[in-house]
Amino acid sequence: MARLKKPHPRRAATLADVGREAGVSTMAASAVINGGQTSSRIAEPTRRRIIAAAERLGYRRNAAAHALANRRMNTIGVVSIFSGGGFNHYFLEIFNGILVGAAQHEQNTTVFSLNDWNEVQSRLTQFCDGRIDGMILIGTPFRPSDVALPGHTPFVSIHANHPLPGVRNIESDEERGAYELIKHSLNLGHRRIMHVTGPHSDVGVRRRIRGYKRALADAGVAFDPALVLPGQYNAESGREVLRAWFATRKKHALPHLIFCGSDAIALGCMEVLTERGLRVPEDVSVAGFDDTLAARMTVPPLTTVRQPLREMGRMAVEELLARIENWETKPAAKPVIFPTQVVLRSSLATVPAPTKQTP
Amino acid sequence: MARLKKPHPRRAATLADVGREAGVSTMAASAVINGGQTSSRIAEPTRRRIIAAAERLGYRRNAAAHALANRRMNTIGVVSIFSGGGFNHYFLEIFNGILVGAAQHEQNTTVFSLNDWNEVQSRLTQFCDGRIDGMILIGTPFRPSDVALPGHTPFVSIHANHPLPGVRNIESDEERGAYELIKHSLNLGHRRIMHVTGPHSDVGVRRRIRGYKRALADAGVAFDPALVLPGQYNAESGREVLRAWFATRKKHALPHLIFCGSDAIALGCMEVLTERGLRVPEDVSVAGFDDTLAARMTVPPLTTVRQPLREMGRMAVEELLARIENWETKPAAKPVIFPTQVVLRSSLATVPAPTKQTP
DNA sequence: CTGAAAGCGCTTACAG
DNA sequence: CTGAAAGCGCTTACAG
Repeated sequence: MARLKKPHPRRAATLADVGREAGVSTMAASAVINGGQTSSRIAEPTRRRIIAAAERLGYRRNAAAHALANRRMNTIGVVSIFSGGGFNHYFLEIFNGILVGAAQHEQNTTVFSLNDWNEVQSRLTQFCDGRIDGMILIGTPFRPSDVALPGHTPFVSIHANHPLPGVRNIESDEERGAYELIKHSLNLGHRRIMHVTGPHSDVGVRRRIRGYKRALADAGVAFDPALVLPGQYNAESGREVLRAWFATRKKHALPHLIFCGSDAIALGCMEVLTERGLRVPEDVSVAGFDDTLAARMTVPPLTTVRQPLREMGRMAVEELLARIENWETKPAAKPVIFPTQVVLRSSLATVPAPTKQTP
Repeated sequence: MARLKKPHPRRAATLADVGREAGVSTMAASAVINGGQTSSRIAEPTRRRIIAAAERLGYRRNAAAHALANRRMNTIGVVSIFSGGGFNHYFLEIFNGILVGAAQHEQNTTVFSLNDWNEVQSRLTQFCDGRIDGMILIGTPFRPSDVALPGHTPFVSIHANHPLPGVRNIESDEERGAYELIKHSLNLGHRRIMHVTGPHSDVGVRRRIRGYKRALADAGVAFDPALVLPGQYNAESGREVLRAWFATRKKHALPHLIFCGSDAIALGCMEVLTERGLRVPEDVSVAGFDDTLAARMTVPPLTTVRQPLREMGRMAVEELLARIENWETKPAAKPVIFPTQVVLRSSLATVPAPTKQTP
């Protein structure tokens, strides 16, 4: 649709207008109104005249002009992917944190949505055209060799699958979270623990699997590869994967617990269990990962591993602003790793005594 | 934290750089690169030299400078409220639509979050400083007399509680939706239909109540004011309101159906029913309003009245761009009213034959 | 077909 | 303490 034509006849007041109205120069007005660091302070009466004039005219500093003069837009960009389904709760929690962090520093937030990570190279350079001061990348799957980040814009990433050179990555201790959850469920008597995961290309998925295996090993429970079911991170995938398992399970015993790689997957699994007349947690326990809104919306509410997504979003803003302010090509930074935490809700219960099904 | 200091030493290439590199003037470069409408077309060889130079330098048009010269940021603002809880699904659906619409027209979207609608006056004038070309207001509760919209920025509203002068409002036929839902449930045999609503100050709430009453009247069912329970739009409120009702219900019969003013309220109600050992829909049917993500996440999935929120978001963008382009103080426009639609899922079922409880 | 000039609105040195 | 000048990067008329 290309860009569009001319606008606004009724133009907003400018500093020149304010100066004229107050009978002073434009820069006197600038100094007073926008606190320019001209060491010379304007005399009190003049200052008051200027402020009054600005008020009368309803003056607002023009953001574009300010940005051009200062080389600073006071805006940060957020890039993520929004395929057909639109948002997911994972993104939303992070975005919420970003919005809060940005507001604290009086920064704006603009969202760039990609339909596909393949677009990232072309769109990214397009976005980095002075309209933002820095950019936060969420959940990038690509390798450093796949895309050249525009050199003149600072970046921060959250849950990047491959660390990008010179870009600080913000992650969470997923292995530990998985470990703690499985350990707890082993204490409750679970033994056959199924793990429905996201795509194995994802480093987070591999970390969770590591935690899961380690907890089993520590408890002396044999690892059964047939119980690890790969899929995608969303509810549809959870549904499909579990349905497929039931379709081919033959006489395999029900799992005691289905540990899901995301709350969304857990949701899908709960639906499948319900449609087969199985109760959660009486017949099968279910656990998720993330602790998004979804975890509090299921019936029963979902036990899950909390990633502090909002806090991670806020931290991303802090990191980014630090890079924007004292810009310099710092040596490749270490990732920031947030702790995870098991959140117990009623979808996970003690294994009932008379479990008489055998493998 | 105030605004922050100086940035980027490694500056991006400018048109002047491109011109120099190609051995032509800045405006020749401008004409070729950014398709300036200088009728004079540059000779083909020159044009190619310029394009090659731009490529070599990785030139990107500076957004701030472009905006300043053109008085157009190619950015639209979205204002809504994000109290502590963060997003709600209602907003998200709309926002999704806005993002899609904006992307189609190559416009950016920036989100301004308010903690409280009382801030709206001060923040609004702050936002309208040239960084956006127009603004979409979502769910404003205030009256036209409460806030003066900055005169030089076009506005569009979605679900404004009070129409704002000169601002086109986008709404949906809520009365009709409620009417159709109740009519359908009456056909299924429901008679005691409870209505847990949002705040009565909300025009949408009153419209739903109107539809509900009209459907009862058309079926010759007496309206019982004791069955209309006012609350807020969220799940917590749904929980509280229904708990309170159970606490004081004495020997009132269970309702056949609980018709909720939002999907979130319905969620809260389903939780309370579950905690009392009542099954949905076997013991009590439940219906929501909106058809957000939440409606597909409950177990069982929720029958609801669909408001086409994404489409409404897209329409808001179209309307706004129209106002931005051919700016003129049009006569107060009529609202755009989208149809609503009953979406049947399994939370609503036929009333069981042996309902032997009496009021 | 191409270039020199002036301006968008705000700032930052630099003179008075 | 205050003003005249020059520049941020891009555009739009207007001359050649």
